[in-house]
Amino acid sequence: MDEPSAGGKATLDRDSWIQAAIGVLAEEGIDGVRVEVLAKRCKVTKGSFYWHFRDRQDLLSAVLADWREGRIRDITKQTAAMPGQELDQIHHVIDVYSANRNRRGILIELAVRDWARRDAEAAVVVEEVDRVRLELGQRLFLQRGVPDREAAARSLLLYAYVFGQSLMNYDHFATDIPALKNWIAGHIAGDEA
Amino acid sequence: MDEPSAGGKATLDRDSWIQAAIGVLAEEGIDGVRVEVLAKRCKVTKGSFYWHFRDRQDLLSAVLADWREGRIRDITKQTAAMPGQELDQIHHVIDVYSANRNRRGILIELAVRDWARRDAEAAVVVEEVDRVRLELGQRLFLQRGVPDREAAARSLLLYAYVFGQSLMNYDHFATDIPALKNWIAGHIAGDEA
DNA sequence: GATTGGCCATACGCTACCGTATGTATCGCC
DNA sequence: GGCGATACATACGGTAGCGTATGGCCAATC
Repeated sequence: MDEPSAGGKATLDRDSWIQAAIGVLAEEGIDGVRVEVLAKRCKVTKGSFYWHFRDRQDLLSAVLADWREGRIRDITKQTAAMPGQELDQIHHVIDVYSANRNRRGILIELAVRDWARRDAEAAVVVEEVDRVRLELGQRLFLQRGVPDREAAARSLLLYAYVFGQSLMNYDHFATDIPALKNWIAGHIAGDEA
Repeated sequence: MDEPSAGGKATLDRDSWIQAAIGVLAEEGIDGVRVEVLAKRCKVTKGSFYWHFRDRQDLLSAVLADWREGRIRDITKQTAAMPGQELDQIHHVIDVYSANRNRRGILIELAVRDWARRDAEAAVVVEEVDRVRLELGQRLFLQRGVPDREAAARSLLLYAYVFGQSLMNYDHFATDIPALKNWIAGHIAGDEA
């Protein structure tokens, strides 16, 4: 077994480096993910890093793979609705992906998308995650009896809204922001229908 | 006069550097804006740069000021509607800020917002631009007779949607994307009302 | 036609990285 | 109790970038 053997300082494994990298990614963006910075953060030297990874790109690819799996698993879980509960589930998705809660997840999301604008490998991953999310979102609307095209449009609107919201700074715009968000969520979900 | 004296190779001025910086900002993000890179792009050495700017931060502040002015001037123009034409103007705003047209503007927008996530000075500028946009957008809805709170909500939804859309990769999601966007634009603008 | 100021080139020291080469401590194992 | 493998540490060369110091060119001015 290669367990930490309970009590001793566990030796770092690949995943420890990946998690550290994701932490820095959230705080500083992909350009901040430097191996010597990570080493300092992990309190080891980069000798350890180059034992676990071929080079920096090897780590970055692992980060991408980790992110993709997590995102797909998450959205699959968040969109699994009991029959008849689709509307609640839609509101739940909007809430979960909204900016205030899950600040860290949003920062990672934005950092990965920024990364994808200049890196083909990251772009592929983002594209796949987006596709899965949009399709699962659409399915929720379809299950409510919304026509196909409208369901697709509402799903696209939903994700564009939640991600766009996390880009903005609307604190000084209105007094009762939660009320605005409520109205918007209802408008996207189609409460009236 | 300090004009280029027509025909001779004009000497670089501050604004030339700022424009070059914005170009690199769009392509590579704020971390790509390095003075030696800009110098190479302008075909001079950094000796010139440090003549016009105190240091790198001096340039970055100038870039921010330039961006703020341009954005505020632009949104002021885009939201100036003839009485009775507010609905058309809203659709126009959605169209103008949409991802496909004005690719460069969108890339700059995203790069600045990414920058603002780690830089207080940039954050202030983004906040101000967002506030002006949201208020002018809200005004368009108000002029249509939409209630105050709903107007605010629709304005927030509008901008969150257009910026969020530019973050995503929905090419492989549906076949008739323009139709989806049309439905969404109508849903945000409130065509039915 | 010598001087001055605007504009840029060159050369330098410094730091933060990357990747590699190699040394070393600890452990399981027979 | 020596041996190999694991998981690091140390030391090195190389590049890219920042900021500074200083020198040179050219136009306008007196």
